[in-house]
Amino acid sequence: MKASIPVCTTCEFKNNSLFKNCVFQELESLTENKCFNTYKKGQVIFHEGNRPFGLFCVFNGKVKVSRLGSDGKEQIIRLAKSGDTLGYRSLIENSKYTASAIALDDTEACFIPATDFNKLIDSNVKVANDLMRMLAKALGDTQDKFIHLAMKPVRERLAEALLLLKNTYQKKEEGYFSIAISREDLAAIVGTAKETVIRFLSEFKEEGIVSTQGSTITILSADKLVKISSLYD
Amino acid sequence: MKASIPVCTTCEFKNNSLFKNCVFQELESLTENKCFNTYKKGQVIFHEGNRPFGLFCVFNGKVKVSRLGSDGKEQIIRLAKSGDTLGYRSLIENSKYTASAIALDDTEACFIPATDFNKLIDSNVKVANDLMRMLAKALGDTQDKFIHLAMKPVRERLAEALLLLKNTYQKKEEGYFSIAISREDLAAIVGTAKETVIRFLSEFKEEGIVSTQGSTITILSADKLVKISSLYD
DNA sequence: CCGCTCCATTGACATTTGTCATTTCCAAAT
DNA sequence: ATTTGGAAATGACAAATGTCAATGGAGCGG
Repeated sequence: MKASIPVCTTCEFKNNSLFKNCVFQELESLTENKCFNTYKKGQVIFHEGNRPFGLFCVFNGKVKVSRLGSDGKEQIIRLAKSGDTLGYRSLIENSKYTASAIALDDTEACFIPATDFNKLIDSNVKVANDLMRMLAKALGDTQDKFIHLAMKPVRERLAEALLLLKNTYQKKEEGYFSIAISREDLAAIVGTAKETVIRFLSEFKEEGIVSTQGSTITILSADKLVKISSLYD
Repeated sequence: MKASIPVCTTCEFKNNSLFKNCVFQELESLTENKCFNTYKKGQVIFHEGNRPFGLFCVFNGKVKVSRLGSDGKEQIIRLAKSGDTLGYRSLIENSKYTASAIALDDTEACFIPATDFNKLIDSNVKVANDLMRMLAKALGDTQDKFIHLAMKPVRERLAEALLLLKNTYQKKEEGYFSIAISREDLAAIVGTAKETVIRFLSEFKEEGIVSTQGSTITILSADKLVKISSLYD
């Protein structure tokens, strides 16, 4: 059974999103013009170099935002989950996408046309301020990643990446956190080679910090990962 | 002879700054409450971990914004010049500084109290929008640096760093661009070790791309640096 | 001008990480 | 259950970069 198009006014992620300070009527008019799209695992949501025509808001699933080097190496910039918005930076700068968004799982997302989005932030100061804070936070996060890439060895960055996955995608009241992720994607988060990830994952397994089954990784001791990841903080 | 406090309404960097869309009266009231500070080369303007009380606007000189790892290794996040603002991200997020700002040369900067700054962006939508675009641009720039750090070898990043220095600090109509910068600072921009920088600089010298004299580096062929830096773009 | 100190430079070597080739394992389809 | 394709895992090696130690040069204060 196909789900019907989600309505912004009743969206369960409304209060964790950029739209938490919208009034009822604003949410109604967002709903009116938006599109609802579904993406299979691996499908491209938007592509580096293209011009943005609006904003994506993830409803369901997992999304990676990444850039591809000319040698084919991929670097993941951000992970997105339900309620997260995609493509806002390019929209604000009025520039082309500098990264691509790709579904890591089957994903559903709403698309809000640029005109509606711009109207909203021009008319609602609270939302504009939230957007500003969102940018500031994204900038801080990216600076952190930059610093860690420059200063921490792979083992520590891998621990950090696993914690990032947990913090981003763990459901409430889930016991041990598990996620199915290819070693290639994991390497693209960490900024290293697939084989290097596998080696350190094996170490973590021997130390009882994680277990794996196929591509699924289960975190057995987040505490130890925290310790490993912050050795140089 | 000591220069007097610069007046925002007549500041020569006004139109290249965040305040380019301020009306005359707004600039006047900024001038009223601001402080003017001078910093010797190497002096700290603000320090990681401290709470921001306002915004710095560089009047003269060169500033690095950087973070220090626990092992003492420094990574430079940003270079600032006349007209640039420092510390806006922490102010927006209402959080502590996550990096320090240090004068690379003798530097003069104005300090605008947080209340004045907040008043300004609350009352002037244009300035608020400029600030938003500034954040978006900073985010894009930082993502670029992150990607390059992950994908490019040191030689290319060094070429890029030299171009960044030139683009940031070259005066108009200057012939060859020269800058006095310690190898340590250069390494902190590139994200590598001092010795590694020196080695590649020596290569560049042999290839006639740069020349050095003491700590001063002169760029003889920016074109070649562009080619080197973008091998992987 | 001399000596001192800091920094640039260079060399030798260790370590980390990337690359390539091979094997093993899992999971889906027949 | 068997086959088969792709991904995970492992091993061997190469390349890039970091680290440590030693040398040399430039600028500064006496």
